[in-house]
Amino acid sequence: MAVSEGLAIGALARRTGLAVSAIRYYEAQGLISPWRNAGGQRRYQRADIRRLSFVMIAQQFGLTLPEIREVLSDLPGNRTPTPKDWKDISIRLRTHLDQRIDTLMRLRDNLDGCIGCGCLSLPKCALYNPDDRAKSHGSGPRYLMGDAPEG
Amino acid sequence: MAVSEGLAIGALARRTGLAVSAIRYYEAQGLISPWRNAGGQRRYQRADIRRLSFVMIAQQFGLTLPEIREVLSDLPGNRTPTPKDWKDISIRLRTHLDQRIDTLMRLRDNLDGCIGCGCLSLPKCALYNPDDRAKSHGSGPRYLMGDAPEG
DNA sequence: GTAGTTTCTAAACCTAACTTTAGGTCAAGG
DNA sequence: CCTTGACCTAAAGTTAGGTTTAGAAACTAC
Repeated sequence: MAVSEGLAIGALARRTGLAVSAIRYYEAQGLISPWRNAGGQRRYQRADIRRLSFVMIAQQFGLTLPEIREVLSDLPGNRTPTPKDWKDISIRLRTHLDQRIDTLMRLRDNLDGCIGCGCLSLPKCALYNPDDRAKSHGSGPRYLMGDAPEG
Repeated sequence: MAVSEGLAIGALARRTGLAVSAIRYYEAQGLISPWRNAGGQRRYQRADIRRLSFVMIAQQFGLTLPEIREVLSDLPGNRTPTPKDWKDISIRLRTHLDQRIDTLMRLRDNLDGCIGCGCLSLPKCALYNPDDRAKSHGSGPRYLMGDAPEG
């Protein structure tokens, strides 16, 4: 059997460490596009191993699946991505990561200020600035505001 | 009406910016414990404004509600927390934040190495080390592993 | 004392990122 | 041929962190 027959989903799962169900889910989310063999089963390219690896790495960095799809859309659609292609989108990924780190470091600086003043609940506290919020995972309270000083 | 009658849930919601439903949910999660008035309605202390503020700040830092409950459990149960009490647990919060920042910075360093080598899918790639994973929000694939080199 | 606003509980619903289940099909080996 | 394991789809279930809904009871103001 030639290489061109591709990988079955189970083989891809073993190569990436992902669950078969996760790979099908990623397909539903538009992150990967296998073709079908005569019997209707999914077949994948070897390059898809790398693609899914990228998905997993980007997830560690806190990107959502739609964000990852966005980043992946910069890969060439007409040919197998080269190392250079991967390098380019990895640099985009680094930008995301830098932003997350910056946000957390700014929060840390603010917290340090608040530890010093002991306020933790004043409107002027920088930690209450809604624009600073990390939006760590979509859900959570919708806005932040302080209370009046206790006196 | 004396101050000792406490705040109604709607008042606390306005003071913190949280939804009434969120405050009730936090109670169900053990983050706050109001008493009830004669009619069965929840009544809160003024100190609870600060408590909820702390919850919101800790959420920005990426702590889960169980983790926040853990941190809050260090507050004295028998009296209203003092500024010193808040300062102490804020320092604990800072530790959490430091760890998150460290993890992300290590990931960034690894990514830089990978951008250089262009691998992105080799077992030896540091990004595939399961121990490094950020566990950014509970769900997601359970383990990571690489594929064999393509040759 | 009654209208209007809050609050109450319980249960259902929501999103993200998956997994599990149910019932059926495909592929490989003997 | 027949069995066994991998694969298929669709739908329901799961966790976190909440929101929404429904119907009832409690405050508040006039």
